Amino acid sequence: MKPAATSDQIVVRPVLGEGSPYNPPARGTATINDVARLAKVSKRTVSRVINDSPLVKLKTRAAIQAIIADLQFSPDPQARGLARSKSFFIGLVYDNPNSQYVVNIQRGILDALVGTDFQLVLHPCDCSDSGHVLQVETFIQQHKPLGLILPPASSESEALADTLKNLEVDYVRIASVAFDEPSRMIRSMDFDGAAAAGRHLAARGHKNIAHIHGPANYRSTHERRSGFEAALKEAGLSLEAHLVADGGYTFEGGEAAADRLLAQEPRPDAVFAGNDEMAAGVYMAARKLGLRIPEDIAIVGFDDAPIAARVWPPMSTVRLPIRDMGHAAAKLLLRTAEGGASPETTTFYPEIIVRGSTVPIQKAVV
Amino acid sequence: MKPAATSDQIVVRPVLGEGSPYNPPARGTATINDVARLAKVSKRTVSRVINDSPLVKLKTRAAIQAIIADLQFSPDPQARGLARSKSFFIGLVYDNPNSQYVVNIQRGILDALVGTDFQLVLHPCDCSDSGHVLQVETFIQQHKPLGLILPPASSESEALADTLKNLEVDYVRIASVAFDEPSRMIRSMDFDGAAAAGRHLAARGHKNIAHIHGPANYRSTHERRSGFEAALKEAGLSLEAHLVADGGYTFEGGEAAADRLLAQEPRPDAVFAGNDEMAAGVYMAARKLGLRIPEDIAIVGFDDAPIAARVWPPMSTVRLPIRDMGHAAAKLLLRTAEGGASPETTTFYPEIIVRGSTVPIQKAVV
DNA sequence: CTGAAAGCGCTTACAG
DNA sequence: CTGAAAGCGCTTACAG
Repeated sequence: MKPAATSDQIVVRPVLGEGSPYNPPARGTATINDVARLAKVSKRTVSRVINDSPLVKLKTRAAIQAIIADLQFSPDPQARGLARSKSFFIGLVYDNPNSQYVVNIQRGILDALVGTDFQLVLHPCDCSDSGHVLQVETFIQQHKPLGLILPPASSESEALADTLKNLEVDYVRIASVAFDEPSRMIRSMDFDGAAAAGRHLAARGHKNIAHIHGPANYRSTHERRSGFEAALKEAGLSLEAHLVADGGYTFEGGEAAADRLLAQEPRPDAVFAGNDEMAAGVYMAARKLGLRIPEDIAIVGFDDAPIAARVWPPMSTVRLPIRDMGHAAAKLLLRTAEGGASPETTTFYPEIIVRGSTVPIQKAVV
Repeated sequence: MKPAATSDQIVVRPVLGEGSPYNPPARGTATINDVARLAKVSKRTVSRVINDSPLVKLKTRAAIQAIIADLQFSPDPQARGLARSKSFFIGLVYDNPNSQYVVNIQRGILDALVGTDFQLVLHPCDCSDSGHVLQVETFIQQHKPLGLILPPASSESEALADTLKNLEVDYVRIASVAFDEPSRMIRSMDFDGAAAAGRHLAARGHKNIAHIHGPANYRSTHERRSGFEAALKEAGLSLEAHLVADGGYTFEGGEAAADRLLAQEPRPDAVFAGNDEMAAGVYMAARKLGLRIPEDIAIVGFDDAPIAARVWPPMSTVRLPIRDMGHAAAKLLLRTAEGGASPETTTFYPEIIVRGSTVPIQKAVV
């Protein structure tokens, strides 16, 4: 320990401990200059350590790291961001009416961001508004995020994806169809999940089966419908056109669609809804008609949102690992931004959850 | 229009339009220097315009603003942040198991942030972990947010609030009790909302009334309980100790509590649950016993979360304007950060929503 | 009401 | 493997 250097750079700061000749900065207040001075190296070298450059002698690195730890130094994200013209946050660009979905995606992303230098910034958008691409563009130019995560429906906008590609900003799309490179996709096999729902209903002996799907501009709408239809066909059943309706992925839409479907003669004995919200709408329609679930009408949803387990009887549904997908999306984005490769598309397989809306409660797996 | 100045600062950039002798920077790419040069003023003055300083001649200001608009210049938040050591985002520090609540608060905040320079960054925390205050402290020191918004339960941590006060970072707490200055509080009158629930049940003629409350460490737990109790007392009724149970604000906790309460003799004929999640648990417990709602057991929840309208029969509940509260919190934070004063606490009054779980469906307001 | 200059805390060619 | 110097795009005392 030598007395304080006589550099004119030394700034008087509140002394924390005693006996230190360096006037160490208060916790969390140190800058790269403090570290460099104490380590007797240039800040260029400290910067190398911060950024994991291999071009630092082991001993030098260790010494610097010790001082960093001692000072509880952590580099200022704004300064780093300015210097490299790239900020330390990830943007979540979402246009999803489903709170449950949004929160789970967020949680998954946040899980993956723990221990990294990155923060999550929210950027809601209305993809049905033609101005949304320009808004995202402005957002990116201003804030220079490391990258963007796009869950459905924003993931399905090719205009948006093209713009991002032009701006050379990384992104990861979460969707049920692999419409982009593996390093830009997290895929859920909605087709397979819906097929499992179809097989389940067929195995239960249902013949007169209806389907309520989401909006036509969602890819998942088609994946789920065609997966379901394929499974029925496999079982020798078919999905009649008059038993298919659009529920817009909303509770109200599902209820209205079910009102119409359940009024038909003969009444369908089972309904597969493209998500749990619409399935809850089917419950409502069935209640209004005094129908018993599942005796008069069996119901299967999709998502395994909390509501599925809270209605009576508990709802059979297809579970989408939303949080895990958010986690995977963030990991992939981080890896891609570091230059890592992803030869294969990360894929998630939904699983069917059987509850009391398809199997009478005493025998159901609740 | 004169030919390009011969300053050595001029950088060659892609030309956008034609005919401009200035080689204008591409859209969204201009810097304060470009603006200053074109306006023939110092960047100091441009900075004054950006920051709404009154010390600029009207004509100068107008000229600069025209150029800013023309160039679609918008100042780099990272550079501004670095210079003033304060970033352009607001942190949402939350510890809330309820997705619905979280998303609505977010939406409200985001509504208020549209058109401002600020972004919303998520900072989940586990307030039951003693390390959470230190984590938030680190977050603040590193990222220097303009301020923080704290919904329950993080709003209820005095340790956290004290730390924020010491760090001199602005914050707004959202809670049912005014335990901080008006400029730091958004209050919801849960007491009044719960009282309305109590009056409603009393008016319906219920005598044997039970209550399921949240965790003891939430202030809202006490507000809701005491508001409810006060209303019953007013009606000449009392809340018997053996008819009060803790449901932990969760669906499962509510169900378990209801299992116990409904097993008692005489069975309660009404239950007020401290939130909709627990009320949904009461539905489940009632279903298992084959009880009719509301004939055998009336149920009232709190929040008016989506689930309230999706169960059968639709649930009577107390509506909390969560999104509006998030909006108000963000507005208040922005105003406070600008030095604005707030003499009175911003207060929200919940309203009771009567549905089929207290009034048989044919007469209910659905 | 306006400007020249220093500074915020980093990164980055460029040298060595 | 390491460093001196310039630069990222702003703000801010300080002068005038």
